[in-house]
Amino acid sequence: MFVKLGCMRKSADEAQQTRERIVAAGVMQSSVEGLFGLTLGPLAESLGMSKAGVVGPFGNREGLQLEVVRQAADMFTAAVIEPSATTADGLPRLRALIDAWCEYLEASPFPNGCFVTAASCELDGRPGPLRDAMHDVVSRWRGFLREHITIAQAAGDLRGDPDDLVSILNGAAMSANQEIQLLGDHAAAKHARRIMHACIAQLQP
Amino acid sequence: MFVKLGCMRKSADEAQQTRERIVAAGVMQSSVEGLFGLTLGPLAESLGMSKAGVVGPFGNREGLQLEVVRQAADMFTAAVIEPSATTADGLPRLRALIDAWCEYLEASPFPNGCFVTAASCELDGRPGPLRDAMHDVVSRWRGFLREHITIAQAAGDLRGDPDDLVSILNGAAMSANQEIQLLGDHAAAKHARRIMHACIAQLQP
DNA sequence: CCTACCGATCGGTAGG
DNA sequence: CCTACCGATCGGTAGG
Repeated sequence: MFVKLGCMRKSADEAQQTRERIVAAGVMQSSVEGLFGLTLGPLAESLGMSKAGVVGPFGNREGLQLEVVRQAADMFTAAVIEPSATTADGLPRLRALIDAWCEYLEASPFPNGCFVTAASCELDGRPGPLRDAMHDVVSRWRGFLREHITIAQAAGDLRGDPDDLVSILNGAAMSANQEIQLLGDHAAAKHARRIMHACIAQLQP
Repeated sequence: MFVKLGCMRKSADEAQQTRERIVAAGVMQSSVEGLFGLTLGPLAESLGMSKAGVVGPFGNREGLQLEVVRQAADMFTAAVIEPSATTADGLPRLRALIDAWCEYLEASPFPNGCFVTAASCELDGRPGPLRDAMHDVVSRWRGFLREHITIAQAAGDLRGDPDDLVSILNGAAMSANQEIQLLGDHAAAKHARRIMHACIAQLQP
């Protein structure tokens, strides 16, 4: 029984590791080819697996795509939000978020820049679970930004309309992502960082 | 000979009209499904034509995709640039461009919002003629914006760094497009318009 | 601009 | 997690 339990646990761990390997490779492929360019054949080949082995743990392709979106959102959180976890809420945290955000735009954990921006554009006109998932990811990130803006305002550290600042900061990041990925502007991340901090500075009392 | 010329001209006109019908339908399909979601079967069916008839005038699928990109760029120009053609260069033109731009974001000639933003995200990691074409479209539009910013500055109507303003305005438009298309925020276009004009106003001497 | 067809690849499944 | 297979669809072409 001990042996059997050990074996089962080991199998479950291995199965979980396999799932993670598949999702990780799926994130990489989706970053370049899009979520609808995530095809099972090439994904299986890149992993040295069969198509059935790749799609099995997720039921079908859409199940895998959903896990890819979730994993990409986790990677965004790890890169942009977590580094400032111990920074004081409000304006200090906002400044730390800007720095991590622009660092993320420049040295992206994805091969093709901001996965969230790319998936937002790809999915915004295609109703379904994938679009719903991206809607959640984007609106939670914007809500998180807005929360720290309002905290900064309550502390008397910031003026202006919170939604304006959310749109400006978010827009600066999207524009920088275009400058880096499409236009090949290597200075764009630092440029965006300077712009974002200037917007904040301008709104201080 | 006159008859023959007449017939040839009529045929050429009809062929041209067919090309335009195909490209127009291709723009609609690409706006929702992406340029790599532009498939010949469904496109042909939506036109009541055969696949061969749809792809023939363009050689192959990529030739059609290129024409779709060109046509979408023309539609952007017609909606955003042309309405201000008779407005004075510099700050007046810049203000008119902002108004038309936000109107374009709200009442888009495409079924799925800004085609330029969507295609930029879809193509930025996929080298080839399509990416090159989008690079051209985006850098020419940004250059046009920058030109009128520098004219306004030379006239003493505007302060600040031109590239900063290009990125901020462009970013505000991309963020508004996300708010409209993904988040369903019907006020986003007017919000962006107010933000853009406020940025301009803030940079006046 | 059509029909009829090509090989390749798609997502998915049966069975082990 | 594999092999072997399914029907459907892909882009493209020959011939008219």
